[in-house]
Amino acid sequence: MAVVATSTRGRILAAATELFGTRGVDAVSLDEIAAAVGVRKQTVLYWFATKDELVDAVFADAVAQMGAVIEAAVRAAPDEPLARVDSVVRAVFRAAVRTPPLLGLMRELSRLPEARAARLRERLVPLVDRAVAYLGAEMDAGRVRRSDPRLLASLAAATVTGIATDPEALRAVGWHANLVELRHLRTELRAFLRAALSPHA
Amino acid sequence: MAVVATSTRGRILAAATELFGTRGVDAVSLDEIAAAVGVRKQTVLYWFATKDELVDAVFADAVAQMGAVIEAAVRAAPDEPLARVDSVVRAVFRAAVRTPPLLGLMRELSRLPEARAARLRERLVPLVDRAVAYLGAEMDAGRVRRSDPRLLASLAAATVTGIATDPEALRAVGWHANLVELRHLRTELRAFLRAALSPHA
DNA sequence: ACGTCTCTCTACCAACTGGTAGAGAGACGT
DNA sequence: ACGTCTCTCTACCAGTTGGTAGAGAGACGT
Repeated sequence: MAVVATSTRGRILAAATELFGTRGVDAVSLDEIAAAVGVRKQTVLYWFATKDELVDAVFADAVAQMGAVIEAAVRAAPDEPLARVDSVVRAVFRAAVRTPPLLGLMRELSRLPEARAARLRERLVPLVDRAVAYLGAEMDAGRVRRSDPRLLASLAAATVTGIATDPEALRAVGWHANLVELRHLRTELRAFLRAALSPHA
Repeated sequence: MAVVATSTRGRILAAATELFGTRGVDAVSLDEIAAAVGVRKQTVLYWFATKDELVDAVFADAVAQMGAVIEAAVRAAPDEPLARVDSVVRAVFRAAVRTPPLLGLMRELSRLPEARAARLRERLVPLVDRAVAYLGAEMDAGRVRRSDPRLLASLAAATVTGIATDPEALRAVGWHANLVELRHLRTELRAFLRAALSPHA
């Protein structure tokens, strides 16, 4: 369900993803999206009857993308918790570099009316449940630091999305986005999560 | 410079803090803020000549509050890195419980026009610099896991603001806000950071 | 040559946005 | 009793918002 950027519909979705993710849903107008695509607002409304419909499509697409990325990363990694975390972090990073506003969008979820957010969240629930169950089992096996697996999963996720979506935190320490710094950040993030999850504390 | 919620001005600031923090600056209108306070929009504009002026005041207040909270927490803690982190986490938690949108506001910083964000950031720069220098020194002393102190500070901060401002991450694992769960979350967060910072990985 | 379908356009609209102008009500010192 | 200052109000404005109505241009099967 990835965005096909050649069709008008696909280009609208891509532009909306970008703008919603970086500036917030409410702050972006249909006119602005249309201008970014190079069409009139009414063309946007031809493809998506209302703004809400566009918002839903953008989020559904983003959630599906994130879900697929994480699922693939888990499947590709060996059955060892720290390696899996590494694999997921790599994959999420790759996705975030390819589509920078993706993680920002994930965060915008919390500003959506609860009913719609819940519907979108459903898509991710199985992933989360599996991650929590996996962490719990690995704790029993002594391969992950003993703690509440639900909250451990949330904390790890918050660290990843937090660092990826909050440029202020990085700018405040003189960090600037470029390939070398990005690789450095990824290395540090993996070490951080490894340390936070390791059983020997 | 804490908000005095009895004066009209103070009540406007408090309402704007709440709304800006939870829904974003652009998405909240002056009418809405006025309605929340129980006055007309023109009363808001009497106290703050423009919306920008109100936004600046809200952010300046929030940044000052956060700065004061963190500074006090650091001074109160013994000179031992994990204890200091504990102390800061406690203090930030307490502030976030008292004024829930505070951390959300911190995140909104990144959506402000760069010039204004930079001006507000200045207030926090000395705090950040000191934290980074401190972490670096403690790494040399072997009391903190060796890594890039700038990024370690950012990752720890991202974890705290991430978990505090992204209710989705917590709701997805069945977490609900109440005093017991909150205390549990704080405990887990402190253990998480302890593990991530500890030298023995 | 014709109708049909897909797509984008121009021209509007009511509601809401941030902001201006200025009146009026009360408290207070003289 | 008077003016002055502080504060909130009603009335209004131009620009922008999401959305409607409907025309027209091109591709395509017949």
